[in-house]
Amino acid sequence: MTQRRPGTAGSLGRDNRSLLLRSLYFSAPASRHALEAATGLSAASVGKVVRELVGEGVVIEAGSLGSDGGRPRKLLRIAPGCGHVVGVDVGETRIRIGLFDLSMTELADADRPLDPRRHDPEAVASRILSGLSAVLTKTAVPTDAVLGIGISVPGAVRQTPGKTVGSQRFCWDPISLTELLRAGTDLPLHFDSQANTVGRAELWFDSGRETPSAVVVLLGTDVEVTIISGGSTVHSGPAGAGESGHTVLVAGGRSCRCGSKGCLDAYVGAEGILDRFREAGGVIAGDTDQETALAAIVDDDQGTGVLAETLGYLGASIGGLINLLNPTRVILGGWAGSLLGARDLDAIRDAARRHSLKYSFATTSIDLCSFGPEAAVRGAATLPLEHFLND
Amino acid sequence: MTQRRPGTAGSLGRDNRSLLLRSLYFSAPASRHALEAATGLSAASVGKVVRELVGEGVVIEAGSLGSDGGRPRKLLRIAPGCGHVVGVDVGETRIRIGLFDLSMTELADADRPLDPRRHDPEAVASRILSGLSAVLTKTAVPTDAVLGIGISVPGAVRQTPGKTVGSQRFCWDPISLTELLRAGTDLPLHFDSQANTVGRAELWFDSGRETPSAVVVLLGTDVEVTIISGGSTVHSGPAGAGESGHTVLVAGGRSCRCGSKGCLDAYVGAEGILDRFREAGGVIAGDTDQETALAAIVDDDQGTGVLAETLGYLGASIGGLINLLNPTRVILGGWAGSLLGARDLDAIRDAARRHSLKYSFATTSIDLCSFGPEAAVRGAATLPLEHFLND
DNA sequence: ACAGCTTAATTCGCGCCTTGATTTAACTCG
DNA sequence: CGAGTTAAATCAAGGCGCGAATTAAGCTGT
Repeated sequence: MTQRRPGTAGSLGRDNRSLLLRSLYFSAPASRHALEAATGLSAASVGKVVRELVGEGVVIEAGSLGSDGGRPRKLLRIAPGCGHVVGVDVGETRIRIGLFDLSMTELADADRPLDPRRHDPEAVASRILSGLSAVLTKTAVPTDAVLGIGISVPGAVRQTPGKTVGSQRFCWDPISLTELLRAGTDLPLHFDSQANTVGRAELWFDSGRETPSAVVVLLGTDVEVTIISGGSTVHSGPAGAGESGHTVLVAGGRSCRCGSKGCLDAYVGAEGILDRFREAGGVIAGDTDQETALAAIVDDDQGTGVLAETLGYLGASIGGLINLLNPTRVILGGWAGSLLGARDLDAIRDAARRHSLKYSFATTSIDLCSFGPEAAVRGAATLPLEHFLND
Repeated sequence: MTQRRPGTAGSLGRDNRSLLLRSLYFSAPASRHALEAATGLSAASVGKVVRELVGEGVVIEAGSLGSDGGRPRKLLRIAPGCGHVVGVDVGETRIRIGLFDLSMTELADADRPLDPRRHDPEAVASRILSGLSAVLTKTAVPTDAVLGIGISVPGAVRQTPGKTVGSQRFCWDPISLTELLRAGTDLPLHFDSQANTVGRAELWFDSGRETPSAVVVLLGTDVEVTIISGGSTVHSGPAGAGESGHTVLVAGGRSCRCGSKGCLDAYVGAEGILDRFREAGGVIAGDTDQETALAAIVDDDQGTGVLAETLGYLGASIGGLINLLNPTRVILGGWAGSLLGARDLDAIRDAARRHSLKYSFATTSIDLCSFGPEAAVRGAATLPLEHFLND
């Protein structure tokens, strides 16, 4: 693995190799001919690179296509077992760990509870490490067969060169989690915000592979947004972006925990919804958690009008994003977003339509996230996978 | 000009050539050594490419650097006269045309009035063509020495493959302007929205060359935003984006001409400001135009509080953009933006600070656009220039 | 003033890459 | 079972960038 300068002939070869690997990954079983068309490379080059990859065990032949008068073309695919990836989702109340093969079928998962009041990096790191060894022993996958670990962290991620990371929400010191994990594993670590990983899951697996640009709105305890443009490239500011929750929606409105007033978060964040519901005279039975309380409101808002209002606010903010970014798709996710969207997606669409320009809205689709809570885990696991495809 | 496939060795050469040209352009006079460092290429390759470029007359030597004991390094620069670019800004009341050499010094300009009530493509096209021939004859620059024409159009630009264009604001048919111009010139045409061109001007010339990401907020008769991320790449949705003016700022608030309610535009767009001023009891003398009326309000808002309110709204929306995108810089431009910002930029900054997360705000700077009305012309002219640098 | 030193810039041979053409392999059809 | 057809592998050629060596051009100290 000689690290060559970019721009040299050698790096060109690596680029083409990675281009081919990528094409092969996304077009499932493909013939060499199909790869020529997909990559734009010549038959000779495709043949050479494929031979190399087969030699390394990365690519295998998978049957052949019936012919009509000539030699049949053999189909190729990436060997699913030639490597594995791990995805980790650090949530508010639990940590989920998943082990996948290269075709992203889940081989094992683990679940570790997390006290919502204690998010210190030590607790998180120890649970991640315990879950990691659990899934590895359960499947008897050796550590060196794992290409890397992708970790989804709530809130914006601050990346400083040298792979340090901090979660804005948990008030972590930028370096701590990486260091703590390093004590237990040498595998490559990749971090990203939860919104980004959910977005990745959606775009890699659910029909969205061809989507040039998308916005993922993650509605949970608070609101996060991730913007994707240009294929799989994730647009993100230098200091971690996507904190859409504190955009002003009602100037001079409700106070928000961020200290400002009228933030989107204070209206459509789960806490904001529940607060507004109580203030409007709604009654929440017992001391249930946020999730069941919100589900109850979605089911019957007791005539407070809070539900319709919430859908309107959410739609308006989505409409604003459509005007600003004109994405091909808007994907609504997060536990609260799924809850609201499952039942009332049309109301949200309608509000978005009312608050966006006609042409922009017409070129955008608003859909519900097609994965459940495991979306972030899958999306996180694509982080090392992408590194693998980029060689 | 053999059009080669990408990924081949030939395209590698062209890539490196363009990389070098770009580096040379942005680091003014540079020695071969400096270019080695900037491009990452070897001395041999830099020498070869430079020799080619000098042979073509694109690059010239410009003095040499004093040495301390060795052969002095010669400085290189792009020959300013080896090509020219034209920038056109189609405004509400006038069309500006500028002719520049490759170092972007303006050689000539032209100005054509436009009836604000008549924006039909025919009128615009004829004025552009007349201005074009005016600047060319004035400077005796032959047409084939012009690399291309960049045109800045108000509102979002809809680009469909095949170089057709339409301005959302003027309700143009997507193809008309291109066709009409084709009748008068064969030069390559490049279109972009005014917000994008102003952003380009700012990032290419005013210290921002190294800025990885920026947001340009253009406040005029309405509000537009452009988002830049990753060097000079302009992020833009498929159907033209940046219509930030119709983001909801005050849910359920003032009616906006777009049919919605509470839009940013209805509060901080020039028309919105004047309306609110009148409603608050302010008096506008005579039948002055928007620009002088707004200037008067900025000077003295007659105790209505509309000015402070406007600054607060503007700042809040900027704060929202900071949270969402975390750009390195925010640049406020447009005639109304310049007017407000020249006097009260600190009030805007303050409001943005109050409405954004601490860390995000701390990593962003908010500045006034450093060019005047000619910003869009200069920025538009960089469109063909960029094509030139990309070979 | 001149040899010696230092640094720029060029030249040359090498390895790497891709490519189009040619050859071999594999299968169908009459 | 051989002709025809298409897939895949092989081969020689051309391009490119790189490192090492070479030449060019100016300082410096005696």
